[in-house]
Amino acid sequence: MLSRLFSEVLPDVQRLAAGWVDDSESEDCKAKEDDHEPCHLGEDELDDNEAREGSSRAESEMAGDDDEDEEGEEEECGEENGGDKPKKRGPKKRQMTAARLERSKLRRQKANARERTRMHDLNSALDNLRKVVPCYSKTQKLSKIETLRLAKNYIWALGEILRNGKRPDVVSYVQTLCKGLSQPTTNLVAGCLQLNTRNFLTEQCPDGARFHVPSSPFSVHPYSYQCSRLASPHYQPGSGALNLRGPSYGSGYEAVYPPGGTSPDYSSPDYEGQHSPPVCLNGGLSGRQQESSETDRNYHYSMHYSGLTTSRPTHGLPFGPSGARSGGAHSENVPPFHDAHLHHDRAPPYEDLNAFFHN
DNA sequence: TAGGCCATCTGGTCCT
DNA sequence: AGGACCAGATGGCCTA
Repeated sequence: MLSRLFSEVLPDVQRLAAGWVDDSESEDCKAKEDDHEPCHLGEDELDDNEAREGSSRAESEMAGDDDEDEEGEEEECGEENGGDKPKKRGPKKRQMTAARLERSKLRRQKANARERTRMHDLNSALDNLRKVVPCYSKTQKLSKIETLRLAKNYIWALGEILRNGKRPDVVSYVQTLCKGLSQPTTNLVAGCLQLNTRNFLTEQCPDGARFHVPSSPFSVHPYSYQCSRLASPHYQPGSGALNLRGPSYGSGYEAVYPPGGTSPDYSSPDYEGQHSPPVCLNGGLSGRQQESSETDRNYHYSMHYSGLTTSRPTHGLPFGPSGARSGGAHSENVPPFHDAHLHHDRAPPYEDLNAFFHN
């Protein structure tokens, strides 16, 4: 069973790791090309930057002028000091010739270009991370900080699955993922996971939403929690829309596919090729809700996880009352997980992680 | 309009 | 000396 578990979950972990590796390699330039961001500054961009940094350039030049003025002043001071006052100590200020000024500006431009490239690489890495995190949308990107938080929670959740060797209930899983996230992101992720379930329902009662779920180590059980959507007349438990006991997965972590056992529609333009987060968000949440259908929008905003935001009892959940924050508070303020309890330079032992996870 | 997010510039520090 | 990394400052864009 454990071997199957590893075979199901490890690809996700490896994909996560690969994402980090790929970030620093070939995908960077590719991503930039896709985003029309050249890896190296072209003349146009340089010109653009020169135009944009006109003010700062002017300041720099003014600084240079100041230097020259200072030199003049120093010379004047020197002449003035030549009489009574002692000369200034320390390294003598080198004369800022026009050539030196030009070299200095050139150095600064090169440094700026490098810094831009560095930040672009960093952003490409973040984009890759967004793709492997359990809530990805081309149109509604998670912010940088939320991406990092969610990634941390996701890694944590995967580690817990490996450690426990059993499928987490969806509430626990969502709570884990949403730990320390802002309320909007929490709703987004929660909605993401719940739409996963909803999709199977709407396949029976289509509302126009397209949703594709790549293979996932997590199955979302329709009875794990209640929401207006699941309690709606459309919801038909046992209708066969969910096949959580597929013969090929047994008691392990089943891939959740649309009814009929068909594989996900990888030809979808929204599907990101090899990147297959456990739950893939599609048009239903895209476009900052602008592209969403009305039903999606209502559903999305009306849905608040009972386990997260209501008085639902939290005992027995991985995170107790102190753990399930109502949102808005960030992990920096209230450190989640081992941040609050374990202070290891390296990854904490699984025993400690697990102990905390079940506290 | 305030606040969040982001890109960019910039100067400082550390390392090679 | 030059590059990498970092953090502060600044201004633009977007949304509630």
